[in-house]
Amino acid sequence: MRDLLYLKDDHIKDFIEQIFYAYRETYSDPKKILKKYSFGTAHHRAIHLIERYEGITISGLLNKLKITKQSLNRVLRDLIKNKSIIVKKGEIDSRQRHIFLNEKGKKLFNEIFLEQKKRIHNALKSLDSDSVLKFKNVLSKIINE
Amino acid sequence: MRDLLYLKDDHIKDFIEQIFYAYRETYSDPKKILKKYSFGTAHHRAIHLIERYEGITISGLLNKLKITKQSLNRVLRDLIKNKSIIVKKGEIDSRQRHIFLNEKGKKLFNEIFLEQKKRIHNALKSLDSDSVLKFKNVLSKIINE
DNA sequence: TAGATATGTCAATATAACTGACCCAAAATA
DNA sequence: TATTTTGGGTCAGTTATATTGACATATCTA
Repeated sequence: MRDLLYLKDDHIKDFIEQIFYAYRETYSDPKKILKKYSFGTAHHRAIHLIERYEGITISGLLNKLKITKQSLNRVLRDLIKNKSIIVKKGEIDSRQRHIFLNEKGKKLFNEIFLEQKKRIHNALKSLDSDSVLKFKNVLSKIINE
Repeated sequence: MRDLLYLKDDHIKDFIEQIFYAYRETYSDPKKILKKYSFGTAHHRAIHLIERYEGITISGLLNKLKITKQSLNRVLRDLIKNKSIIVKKGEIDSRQRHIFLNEKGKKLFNEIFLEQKKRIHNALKSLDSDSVLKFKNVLSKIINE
Protein backbone atom coordinates (compact mmCIF):
# COMPACT_ATOMS: atom_id res chain seq x y z
CA MET A 1 0.00 0.00 0.00
CA ARG A 2 3.01 2.24 0.30
CA ASP A 3 2.91 2.16 -3.46
CA LEU A 4 -0.40 3.90 -3.80
CA LEU A 5 1.56 6.92 -4.89
CA TYR A 6 2.08 5.26 -8.21
CA LEU A 7 -1.60 4.95 -8.83
CA LYS A 8 -2.52 8.59 -8.46
CA ASP A 9 -4.68 9.94 -11.23
CA ASP A 10 -2.09 12.31 -12.59
CA HIS A 11 0.31 9.45 -12.84
CA ILE A 12 -2.17 7.39 -14.77
CA LYS A 13 -2.93 10.32 -17.05
CA ASP A 14 0.76 10.58 -17.80
CA PHE A 15 0.85 6.92 -18.70
CA ILE A 16 -2.02 7.27 -21.10
CA GLU A 17 -0.34 10.18 -22.78
CA GLN A 18 3.02 8.46 -22.99
CA ILE A 19 1.54 5.31 -24.44
CA PHE A 20 0.10 7.40 -27.24
CA TYR A 21 3.44 9.05 -27.96
CA ALA A 22 5.30 5.74 -27.82
CA TYR A 23 2.94 4.16 -30.31
CA ARG A 24 2.93 7.12 -32.65
CA GLU A 25 6.68 7.54 -32.70
CA THR A 26 7.42 3.85 -33.03
CA TYR A 27 5.08 3.49 -35.97
CA SER A 28 5.95 6.71 -37.76
CA ASP A 29 9.65 5.99 -38.14
CA PRO A 30 9.23 3.63 -41.13
CA LYS A 31 6.66 5.71 -43.00
CA LYS A 32 9.07 6.95 -45.65
CA ILE A 33 10.02 3.39 -46.49
CA LEU A 34 6.39 2.33 -46.69
CA LYS A 35 5.63 5.23 -48.99
CA LYS A 36 8.17 3.95 -51.51
CA TYR A 37 5.91 0.93 -51.90
CA SER A 38 2.70 2.97 -51.68
CA PHE A 39 1.92 1.25 -48.40
CA GLY A 40 0.68 2.73 -45.14
CA THR A 41 0.64 1.78 -41.50
CA ALA A 42 -2.20 -0.68 -42.10
CA HIS A 43 0.07 -2.65 -44.43
CA HIS A 44 2.87 -2.34 -41.94
CA ARG A 45 0.85 -3.90 -39.15
CA ALA A 46 -0.22 -6.78 -41.35
CA ILE A 47 3.33 -7.44 -42.55
CA HIS A 48 4.57 -7.32 -38.99
CA LEU A 49 2.11 -9.98 -37.84
CA ILE A 50 2.68 -12.17 -40.88
CA GLU A 51 6.38 -12.14 -40.12
CA ARG A 52 5.86 -12.86 -36.46
CA TYR A 53 3.26 -15.57 -36.97
CA GLU A 54 4.30 -17.37 -40.13
CA GLY A 55 1.36 -19.06 -41.80
CA ILE A 56 -1.21 -17.13 -39.78
CA THR A 57 -4.76 -17.45 -41.05
CA ILE A 58 -7.18 -14.70 -42.00
CA SER A 59 -9.12 -15.09 -38.80
CA GLY A 60 -5.85 -15.12 -36.87
CA LEU A 61 -5.00 -11.76 -38.35
CA LEU A 62 -8.49 -10.45 -37.72
CA ASN A 63 -8.25 -11.41 -34.06
CA LYS A 64 -4.95 -9.63 -33.62
CA LEU A 65 -5.72 -6.55 -35.67
CA LYS A 66 -9.32 -6.22 -34.53
CA ILE A 67 -10.51 -4.75 -37.78
CA THR A 68 -13.21 -6.00 -40.14
CA LYS A 69 -12.37 -8.52 -42.81
CA GLN A 70 -13.30 -5.96 -45.46
CA SER A 71 -10.56 -3.69 -44.14
CA LEU A 72 -8.07 -6.51 -43.89
CA ASN A 73 -8.90 -7.64 -47.39
CA ARG A 74 -7.99 -4.33 -48.94
CA VAL A 75 -4.60 -4.50 -47.26
CA LEU A 76 -3.95 -8.11 -48.22
CA ARG A 77 -5.00 -7.48 -51.82
CA ASP A 78 -2.36 -4.73 -52.03
CA LEU A 79 0.29 -6.99 -50.52
CA ILE A 80 -0.57 -9.85 -52.86
CA LYS A 81 -0.57 -7.55 -55.91
CA ASN A 82 2.82 -6.27 -54.83
CA LYS A 83 4.01 -9.87 -54.45
CA SER A 84 5.08 -9.37 -50.85
CA ILE A 85 2.97 -12.19 -49.47
CA ILE A 86 1.67 -15.52 -50.63
CA VAL A 87 -1.44 -17.31 -49.52
CA LYS A 88 -1.75 -21.07 -49.21
CA LYS A 89 -4.83 -23.16 -48.70
CA GLY A 90 -4.91 -25.06 -45.44
CA GLU A 91 -4.05 -28.73 -45.74
CA ILE A 92 -6.16 -29.81 -42.80
CA ASP A 93 -8.97 -27.32 -43.30
CA SER A 94 -8.98 -26.15 -46.87
CA ARG A 95 -11.29 -23.25 -46.08
CA GLN A 96 -8.47 -21.61 -44.24
CA ARG A 97 -5.80 -19.47 -45.84
CA HIS A 98 -2.30 -19.44 -44.44
CA ILE A 99 -0.30 -16.32 -45.16
CA PHE A 100 3.46 -16.07 -45.62
CA LEU A 101 5.95 -13.41 -46.53
CA ASN A 102 7.89 -14.28 -49.66
CA GLU A 103 11.35 -12.95 -50.46
CA LYS A 104 10.14 -9.51 -51.44
CA GLY A 105 8.02 -9.28 -48.33
CA LYS A 106 10.86 -10.34 -46.10
CA LYS A 107 13.10 -7.68 -47.57
CA LEU A 108 10.42 -5.07 -47.02
CA PHE A 109 9.85 -6.22 -43.48
CA ASN A 110 13.55 -5.99 -42.72
CA GLU A 111 13.76 -2.49 -44.13
CA ILE A 112 10.85 -1.42 -41.98
CA PHE A 113 12.10 -3.19 -38.91
CA LEU A 114 15.55 -1.64 -39.17
CA GLU A 115 13.98 1.79 -38.84
CA GLN A 116 11.91 0.84 -35.84
CA LYS A 117 14.74 -1.05 -34.25
CA LYS A 118 16.84 2.09 -34.04
CA ARG A 119 14.41 3.75 -31.68
CA ILE A 120 13.85 0.76 -29.44
CA HIS A 121 17.49 -0.23 -29.41
CA ASN A 122 18.45 3.28 -28.47
CA ALA A 123 15.95 3.33 -25.66
CA LEU A 124 17.00 -0.02 -24.27
CA LYS A 125 20.73 0.12 -24.66
CA SER A 126 21.31 2.31 -21.64
CA LEU A 127 19.01 0.23 -19.46
CA ASP A 128 19.55 -2.86 -17.38
CA SER A 129 17.76 -6.10 -18.06
CA ASP A 130 15.53 -5.60 -15.06
CA SER A 131 14.07 -2.43 -16.53
CA VAL A 132 13.41 -4.15 -19.80
CA LEU A 133 11.76 -7.13 -18.19
CA LYS A 134 9.61 -4.96 -15.99
CA PHE A 135 8.62 -2.77 -18.89
CA LYS A 136 7.48 -5.77 -20.82
CA ASN A 137 5.64 -7.11 -17.83
CA VAL A 138 3.71 -3.88 -17.35
CA LEU A 139 2.90 -3.71 -21.05
CA SER A 140 1.50 -7.21 -21.00
CA LYS A 141 -0.60 -6.45 -17.95
CA ILE A 142 -2.05 -3.44 -19.73
CA ILE A 143 -2.90 -5.56 -22.74
CA ASN A 144 -4.37 -8.54 -20.95
CA GLU A 145 -6.51 -6.31 -18.76
CA MET B 1 27.01 -6.52 -22.11
CA ARG B 2 25.52 -9.43 -20.24
CA ASP B 3 22.24 -7.77 -21.08
CA LEU B 4 22.58 -8.07 -24.81
CA LEU B 5 19.97 -10.78 -24.58
CA TYR B 6 17.38 -8.13 -24.09
CA LEU B 7 18.21 -6.43 -27.32
CA LYS B 8 17.75 -9.42 -29.61
CA ASP B 9 15.65 -8.72 -32.66
CA ASP B 10 12.79 -10.96 -31.67
CA HIS B 11 12.60 -9.17 -28.37
CA ILE B 12 12.42 -5.82 -30.09
CA LYS B 13 9.77 -7.11 -32.48
CA ASP B 14 7.72 -8.17 -29.48
CA PHE B 15 8.02 -4.69 -28.04
CA ILE B 16 6.82 -3.09 -31.23
CA GLU B 17 3.83 -5.37 -31.32
CA GLN B 18 2.99 -4.89 -27.66
CA ILE B 19 3.20 -1.13 -27.93
CA PHE B 20 0.60 -1.27 -30.66
CA TYR B 21 -1.74 -3.40 -28.57
CA ALA B 22 -1.25 -1.23 -25.50
CA TYR B 23 -2.11 1.91 -27.42
CA ARG B 24 -5.09 0.41 -29.16
CA GLU B 25 -6.60 -1.10 -26.05
CA THR B 26 -6.01 1.96 -23.91
CA TYR B 27 -7.67 4.24 -26.42
CA SER B 28 -10.54 2.00 -27.39
CA ASP B 29 -11.98 1.64 -23.90
CA PRO B 30 -13.73 5.04 -23.90
CA LYS B 31 -15.11 4.87 -27.43
CA LYS B 32 -18.68 4.19 -26.36
CA ILE B 33 -18.66 7.27 -24.19
CA LEU B 34 -17.23 9.40 -26.97
CA LYS B 35 -19.88 8.18 -29.35
CA LYS B 36 -22.61 9.54 -27.07
CA TYR B 37 -21.21 12.98 -27.85
CA SER B 38 -20.51 12.15 -31.51
CA PHE B 39 -16.81 12.45 -30.81
CA GLY B 40 -13.97 10.20 -31.87
CA THR B 41 -10.45 9.45 -30.75
CA ALA B 42 -9.18 12.67 -32.33
CA HIS B 43 -11.41 14.64 -29.96
CA HIS B 44 -10.31 12.44 -27.10
CA ARG B 45 -6.64 13.19 -27.65
CA ALA B 46 -7.30 16.91 -27.82
CA ILE B 47 -9.41 16.88 -24.67
CA HIS B 48 -6.75 14.89 -22.89
CA LEU B 49 -4.03 17.41 -23.68
CA ILE B 50 -6.22 20.39 -22.87
CA GLU B 51 -6.89 18.89 -19.46
CA ARG B 52 -3.24 18.11 -18.85
CA TYR B 53 -1.92 21.43 -20.10
CA GLU B 54 -4.50 23.98 -19.07
CA GLY B 55 -4.37 27.04 -21.28
CA ILE B 56 -2.30 25.33 -23.94
CA THR B 57 -2.05 27.26 -27.21
CA ILE B 58 -2.89 26.08 -30.69
CA SER B 59 0.76 25.64 -31.59
CA GLY B 60 1.29 23.82 -28.31
CA LEU B 61 -1.38 21.33 -29.28
CA LEU B 62 0.01 21.03 -32.79
CA ASN B 63 3.44 20.19 -31.42
CA LYS B 64 2.09 17.49 -29.18
CA LEU B 65 -0.41 16.00 -31.59
CA LYS B 66 1.78 16.34 -34.67
CA ILE B 67 -1.13 16.84 -37.01
CA THR B 68 -1.86 19.75 -39.35
CA LYS B 69 -3.70 22.80 -38.11
CA GLN B 70 -6.51 22.02 -40.54
CA SER B 71 -7.03 18.69 -38.83
CA LEU B 72 -6.82 20.21 -35.39
CA ASN B 73 -9.25 22.93 -36.34
CA ARG B 74 -11.96 20.49 -37.26
CA VAL B 75 -11.65 18.87 -33.85
CA LEU B 76 -11.59 22.14 -31.94
CA ARG B 77 -14.59 23.48 -33.87
CA ASP B 78 -16.58 20.44 -32.76
CA LEU B 79 -15.49 20.88 -29.14
CA ILE B 80 -16.35 24.58 -29.17
CA LYS B 81 -19.74 23.95 -30.76
CA ASN B 82 -20.39 21.32 -28.10
CA LYS B 83 -19.35 23.86 -25.43
CA SER B 84 -16.72 21.55 -23.98
CA ILE B 85 -13.86 24.02 -24.35
CA ILE B 86 -13.38 27.75 -24.32
CA VAL B 87 -10.73 29.75 -26.08
CA LYS B 88 -9.16 32.90 -24.68
CA LYS B 89 -6.95 35.43 -26.40
CA GLY B 90 -3.46 35.66 -24.99
CA GLU B 91 -2.87 38.64 -22.73
CA ILE B 92 0.82 38.95 -23.52
CA ASP B 93 0.61 37.90 -27.15
CA SER B 94 -2.88 38.46 -28.40
CA ARG B 95 -2.28 36.38 -31.50
CA GLN B 96 -2.21 33.32 -29.33
CA ARG B 97 -5.25 31.37 -28.22
CA HIS B 98 -5.29 29.64 -24.87
CA ILE B 99 -7.60 26.69 -24.59
CA PHE B 100 -9.42 25.49 -21.48
CA LEU B 101 -11.96 22.85 -20.60
CA ASN B 102 -15.14 24.32 -19.15
CA GLU B 103 -17.48 22.47 -16.84
CA LYS B 104 -19.00 20.35 -19.57
CA GLY B 105 -15.57 19.47 -20.93
CA LYS B 106 -14.29 18.53 -17.50
CA LYS B 107 -17.23 16.21 -16.98
CA LEU B 108 -16.60 14.59 -20.34
CA PHE B 109 -12.92 14.22 -19.62
CA ASN B 110 -13.65 12.56 -16.32
CA GLU B 111 -16.06 10.14 -17.89
CA ILE B 112 -13.47 9.20 -20.48
CA PHE B 113 -10.66 9.00 -17.99
CA LEU B 114 -12.59 6.74 -15.67
CA GLU B 115 -12.83 4.17 -18.45
CA GLN B 116 -9.15 4.33 -19.25
CA LYS B 117 -8.17 4.38 -15.63
CA LYS B 118 -9.72 0.97 -15.05
CA ARG B 119 -7.30 -0.70 -17.43
CA ILE B 120 -4.17 1.07 -16.20
CA HIS B 121 -5.12 0.78 -12.58
CA ASN B 122 -5.74 -2.91 -13.00
CA ALA B 123 -2.39 -3.38 -14.66
CA LEU B 124 -0.47 -1.46 -12.03
CA LYS B 125 -2.19 -2.53 -8.86
CA SER B 126 -0.47 -5.89 -8.65
CA LEU B 127 2.93 -4.38 -9.35
CA ASP B 128 5.54 -2.81 -7.13
CA SER B 129 6.58 0.78 -7.46
CA ASP B 130 9.87 -0.21 -9.02
CA SER B 131 8.11 -1.82 -11.97
CA VAL B 132 6.00 1.24 -12.48
CA LEU B 133 8.96 3.60 -12.32
CA LYS B 134 10.95 1.48 -14.71
CA PHE B 135 8.06 1.17 -17.10
CA LYS B 136 7.72 4.90 -17.21
CA ASN B 137 11.44 5.31 -17.65
CA VAL B 138 11.55 2.98 -20.62
CA LEU B 139 8.53 4.67 -22.17
CA SER B 140 10.15 8.06 -21.90
CA LYS B 141 13.35 6.75 -23.46
CA ILE B 142 11.37 5.42 -26.37
CA ILE B 143 9.67 8.75 -26.85
CA ASN B 144 12.71 10.95 -26.51
CA GLU B 145 14.67 8.73 -28.86
C1' DT C 1 -28.31 -33.35 -45.25
C1' DA C 2 -28.65 -29.07 -42.43
C1' DG C 3 -26.23 -25.78 -40.29
C1' DA C 4 -22.01 -23.54 -38.95
C1' DT C 5 -17.54 -21.74 -40.23
C1' DA C 6 -13.79 -19.43 -43.08
C1' DT C 7 -13.26 -16.56 -46.49
C1' DG C 8 -14.29 -13.16 -50.32
C1' DT C 9 -16.58 -9.23 -52.22
C1' DC C 10 -19.84 -5.23 -53.51
C1' DA C 11 -21.41 -0.77 -52.17
C1' DA C 12 -21.90 3.08 -49.36
C1' DT C 13 -20.31 5.78 -45.53
C1' DA C 14 -17.44 7.71 -41.56
C1' DT C 15 -13.30 9.36 -39.49
C1' DA C 16 -9.17 11.41 -39.44
C1' DA C 17 -5.70 12.67 -41.67
C1' DC C 18 -3.33 15.09 -45.75
C1' DT C 19 -1.68 19.00 -49.44
C1' DG C 20 -1.94 23.50 -51.11
C1' DA C 21 -3.52 28.01 -51.31
C1' DC C 22 -4.90 31.85 -49.21
C1' DC C 23 -6.30 35.38 -45.39
C1' DC C 24 -5.81 38.56 -41.28
C1' DA C 25 -3.90 40.57 -37.22
C1' DA C 26 -0.28 41.23 -34.21
C1' DA C 27 4.45 40.90 -32.92
C1' DA C 28 9.26 41.27 -33.93
C1' DT C 29 12.83 43.32 -36.31
C1' DA C 30 15.55 46.00 -39.65
C1' DT D 1 8.23 53.36 -39.47
C1' DA D 2 8.25 49.83 -42.94
C1' DT D 3 8.89 45.07 -43.58
C1' DT D 4 8.96 40.47 -42.26
C1' DT D 5 7.66 36.82 -39.33
C1' DT D 6 4.55 34.47 -36.44
C1' DG D 7 0.07 32.60 -34.71
C1' DG D 8 -3.98 31.43 -36.08
C1' DG D 9 -8.17 30.56 -39.36
C1' DT D 10 -10.28 28.72 -43.47
C1' DC D 11 -11.59 26.88 -48.26
C1' DA D 12 -11.26 23.06 -51.30
C1' DG D 13 -9.94 18.69 -52.69
C1' DT D 14 -7.84 14.23 -51.68
C1' DT D 15 -6.09 10.05 -49.29
C1' DA D 16 -5.89 6.27 -45.87
C1' DT D 17 -8.22 3.46 -43.01
C1' DA D 18 -11.91 2.04 -41.03
C1' DT D 19 -17.02 1.08 -40.71
C1' DT D 20 -21.99 -1.26 -41.68
C1' DG D 21 -24.72 -4.26 -44.20
C1' DA D 22 -25.71 -7.54 -47.58
C1' DC D 23 -24.52 -11.57 -50.08
C1' DA D 24 -21.85 -15.51 -52.17
C1' DT D 25 -19.10 -19.78 -52.02
C1' DA D 26 -16.76 -23.60 -50.44
C1' DT D 27 -15.88 -26.68 -46.76
C1' DC D 28 -16.38 -28.69 -42.36
C1' DT D 29 -19.24 -30.73 -38.61
C1' DA D 30 -23.14 -32.68 -36.21
